[in-house]
Amino acid sequence: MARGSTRPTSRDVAQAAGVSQAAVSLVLGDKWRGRVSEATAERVREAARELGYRPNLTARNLRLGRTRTVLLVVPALTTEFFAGVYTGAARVAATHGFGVVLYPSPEGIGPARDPFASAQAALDGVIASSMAADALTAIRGDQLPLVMLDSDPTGSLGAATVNLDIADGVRQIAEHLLTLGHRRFLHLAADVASWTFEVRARELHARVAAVPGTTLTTARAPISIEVAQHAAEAALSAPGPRPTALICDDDKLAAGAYKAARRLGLRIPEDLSVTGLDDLALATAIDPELTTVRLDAELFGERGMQALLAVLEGRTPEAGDIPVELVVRGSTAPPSAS
Amino acid sequence: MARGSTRPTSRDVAQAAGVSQAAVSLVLGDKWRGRVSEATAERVREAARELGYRPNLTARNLRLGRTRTVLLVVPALTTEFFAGVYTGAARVAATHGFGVVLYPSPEGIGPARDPFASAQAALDGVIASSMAADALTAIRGDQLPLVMLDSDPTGSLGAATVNLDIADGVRQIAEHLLTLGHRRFLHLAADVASWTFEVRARELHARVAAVPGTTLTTARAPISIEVAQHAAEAALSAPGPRPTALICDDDKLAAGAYKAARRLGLRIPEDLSVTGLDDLALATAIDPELTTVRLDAELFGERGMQALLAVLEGRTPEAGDIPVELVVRGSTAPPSAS
DNA sequence: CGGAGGGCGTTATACGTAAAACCTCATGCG
DNA sequence: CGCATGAGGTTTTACGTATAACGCCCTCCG
Repeated sequence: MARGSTRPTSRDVAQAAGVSQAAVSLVLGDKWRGRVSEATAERVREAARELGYRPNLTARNLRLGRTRTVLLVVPALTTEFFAGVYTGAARVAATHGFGVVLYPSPEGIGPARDPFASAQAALDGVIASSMAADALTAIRGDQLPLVMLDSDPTGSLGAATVNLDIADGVRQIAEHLLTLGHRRFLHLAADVASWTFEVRARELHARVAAVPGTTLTTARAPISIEVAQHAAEAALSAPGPRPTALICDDDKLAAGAYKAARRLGLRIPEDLSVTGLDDLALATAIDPELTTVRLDAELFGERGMQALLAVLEGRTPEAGDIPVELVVRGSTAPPSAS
Repeated sequence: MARGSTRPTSRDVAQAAGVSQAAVSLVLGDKWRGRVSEATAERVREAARELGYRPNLTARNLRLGRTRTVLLVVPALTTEFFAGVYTGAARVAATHGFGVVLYPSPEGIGPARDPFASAQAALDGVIASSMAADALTAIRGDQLPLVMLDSDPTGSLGAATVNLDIADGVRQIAEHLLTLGHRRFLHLAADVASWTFEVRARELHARVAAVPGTTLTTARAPISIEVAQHAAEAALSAPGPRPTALICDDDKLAAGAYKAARRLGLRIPEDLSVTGLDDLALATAIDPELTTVRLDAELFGERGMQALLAVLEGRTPEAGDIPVELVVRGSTAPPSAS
């Protein structure tokens, strides 16, 4: 920070205004009700303006023992979804004088390494999504207040959790497709070890199994359009009756499925209904537009930050999952009579 | 940071090891060549491990007068492109013991407000892209070392710049389409005040104007698939001969153009060739896959961080634009003989 | 045998801020 | 008059770290 001609400190301002450093701190900290005269206060403010004084945040943080900075650990920055989460969290943070630092896991979705080696700033708390246990223990060892996003609420970590109501979203998809008349399902699952994906599989199986005469097979792929395409292609050209509906864990997987269908000469939705989950920009960019479940990423981030603030203030975070919404578009239709 | 039972300090470690605080600092800072015996050093390390000691970064930063943290100001987090920039910058930063904090402009691509209100951490430097002058003056007032991404190198700011060779990319697109035989062009321009987009327009006009018998019209839209669709629809249904090639400033604009073409009953590439710029995941998710210019976002971020490190160390940043590459896919073809 | 060094630490200080504790006058009031 | 009160500050301290400056003892060499 100090560089070349070093930055002015509160002591420089004091000298310029002819007062003590303490007076400067009082005035600029707005804590001078009956302690400093209006005239002196104005002199101090003037001197500060003159010198272009900006308080040294590092010193302030050290003195106050807090940084008003929290860390948001996201699986990957590349995802539109977590960009929304960040936006929401940062908005709430800003209204409370907090800043948000991002720690994207370097290796795509997967275990994060050491968030603290990268985040040089000292932290007041952490909001983490899809993190591995090892990184978590580092955090718990630091006694840092922690809020987990989209994680098992019954997990042994004892951290507060904020979750989207993914189970309800999957329910709605299943209901939608069953009502359309589909009975043979293929589940294109994200090949990622995370609670949020476990929920999808569990809920889907429960819903489909409840209806007699249904079949449900599963294919797996990491969240990559390319790989998803190959996985879907293989699954769709397997022997036996072809599924009429393809339920994807994620919009990107659905985009891969589109390409697979095109290569196999299957029309969407006539030959194959496809659903996604997320409602990314991608969902309306592809043809036909994708039936998917809209997740309110920004609200998710807001709720995460609110929960963390609650923890920091010793309150109990608001409970309750965040509702999601089925968005029906052109990629789903009744199965053709074949 | 200190919370509940306050975190152990170097003094606690010293007491546990039976040495002075200075000794702890020396040992843990790896500066004890001939100052402390191996046995004592090991006692200190053992005590630190025992107590779970973690140095207070705020105090260290204050003492050292630097934070090893830099700010990356990006237009919006939502963009895959800047996620790549961040990844590259963070990678280089990490190898030099630096951390990177993100400041996404809250209002999408456009003037950033006050990066420092949000970034609570003190900073050693800034890498900024597409920033407005007001935010810049705040930075310059702070005397913070600054590197600008994709900005006019002749700008009056005197900051170091790192640029992609966008002009060359546009040249390659123009060459490609002209070689295919196109003569009537529509430029779907990003409605954003930024140097990088000015370059596109300038270079495109220069290239096309150099060939006799060509026409080039321009439509504008903000970088949004929806709005781009409407702008493209209007421009393509204007009276007069229809353009045979649509050159978009950005892949997202191209995605909007696809939807416009679909609504107008135009086939791509038979009736209309379309090009983008960025090579996002989107580019291969749409049908037909998009001919575009690949920008190496991660390399861009790496070079930006390297330039900032150079500035911090008093060296002169490496010069030279980053090369880009035309990727020809299915969205361009010779104009149909009509 | 004297003192010059090296090995092994310690003591002291500074970074810039916030705030507790203190100090000095007037003034008001019984 | 004597003392409490309050306005308007100042002095001091602490946050946790890194490091410059200093000390002490032992050994070795002239």
